[in-house]
Amino acid sequence: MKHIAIKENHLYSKAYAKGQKFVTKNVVVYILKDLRSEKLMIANPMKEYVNRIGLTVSKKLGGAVVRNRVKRILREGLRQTEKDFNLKKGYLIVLVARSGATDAGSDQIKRELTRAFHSLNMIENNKQ
RNA sequence: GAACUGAACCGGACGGUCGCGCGGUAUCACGCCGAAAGGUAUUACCGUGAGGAAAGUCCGUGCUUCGCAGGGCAGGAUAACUGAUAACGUCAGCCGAGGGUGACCUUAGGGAAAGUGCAACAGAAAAUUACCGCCAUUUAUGGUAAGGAUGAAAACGCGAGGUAAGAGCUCACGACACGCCACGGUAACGUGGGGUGGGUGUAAACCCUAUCCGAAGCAACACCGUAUACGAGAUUUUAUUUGCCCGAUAAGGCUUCGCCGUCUCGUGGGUGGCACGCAUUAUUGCGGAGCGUUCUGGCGACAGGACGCAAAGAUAGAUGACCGUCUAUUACAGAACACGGCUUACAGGUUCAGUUCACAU
RNA sequence: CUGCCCGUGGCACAGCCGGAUAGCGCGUCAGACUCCGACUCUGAAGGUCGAAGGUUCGAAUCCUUUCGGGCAGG
Repeated sequence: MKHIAIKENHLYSKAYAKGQKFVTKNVVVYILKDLRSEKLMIANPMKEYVNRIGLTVSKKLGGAVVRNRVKRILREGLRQTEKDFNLKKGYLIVLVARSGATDAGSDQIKRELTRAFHSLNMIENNKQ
């Protein structure tokens, strides 16, 4: 399942301001109902609701290499999570890396994301 | 064996399971549409996919647009010599100066008699100096710079002659600077001989001399454009306009379960530049500061020839995750138009050449 | 991509066309005043001038490189 990236800055601001938040050791997860999701569904040839993903890794965490690595690990963790659980569709999901994420592995991120999505009531039903 | 010096190179590898960007293929079989050509989605397979510094953006080029008869001023950059190069502030060789026992290293290294400025404190005086001192006449002037003290720096060092006292004032030796001659070197320059001279330092102070420099930058620039690209819906019962109805508006054509066109809506500006280029008969040819191997010339930077390869091109931004083995997350670190350098950061490791010391022969 | 500016005690600043003790305010500490505190007065401590190298007799100041922070334009 490919992800559509959130490009607009105002959507990030909206997610920070109005979205539901869950904080773990390495990641902060923001969830917001996507108002555009119906239109995106219409535009999508597969005719499915899609979650839009935004990753935020600040310059404080390190140089370009470090930040790219953190983004990759966040994506990998999200991918692993989606493999095991069916997430609700039609949401904006913003993942913000915290300073510990530079040393974290994708397993740890996956566990934290799973916990976060459970708490935020994003899991529709268990696959297994 | 120890301590060093210089140069070059590597910058994790292999296997397994998932995953991403780009390019290609899908002939047979597989989704949808179509008579077909083909279109489109997904999937599969194949290929390929960050660095030695990709970084800093300190120089120099290509490329693009604008400007431009020619010349000058201003401004900026560079500074021994010879060469290399597309060019450079880079590189090579060499000279001078400085450092090291040595291998070797460092060096913005033109001009201070073109002019201006500055040289704190101390000191008499910091550039045509005179406080103490010495000498003469004489109690005020003149001569002088040997000796004294200060300072980063005080008018070349030392000896002799000379003198009222002294002084490169004169001479010998030496140091320095600038011409001349001989020899060596392409040259900077070096060695030797002989001549002349005595007015400190600072130009990374202003400045002078010589040489070079049009401006801006891929967010450049070119093309397409409000109906353009993609997607969805409608085109007979629909859509839009409106709170609702009436009404109004729309484009139909064809090979008619559809296609093209049109209308409405949605999301975004998009494509090239840009990943070798151009031409082309689709196989090659030509070109390009491209990469690798090798040969030739050169002390070297580098140049020339042959053969082979030419394969990152993203656009919220692709190279990763996990497991196993190898000492092993183990350093610094991510292309954003491209290239040549410089500078800076860097775990660990490899190779080559050389020096000094000690020991043995 | 391009251009520019700033790093000085704990904080905010001055000094920046060179000259020797790097200065001011707030803050800190000590003392005085007060029954105690505040205010006030007196005194003191506290500085690799972001880092390295160079020019110079001498560098916070000039030059080069570098690190960090900030601003502007397309």
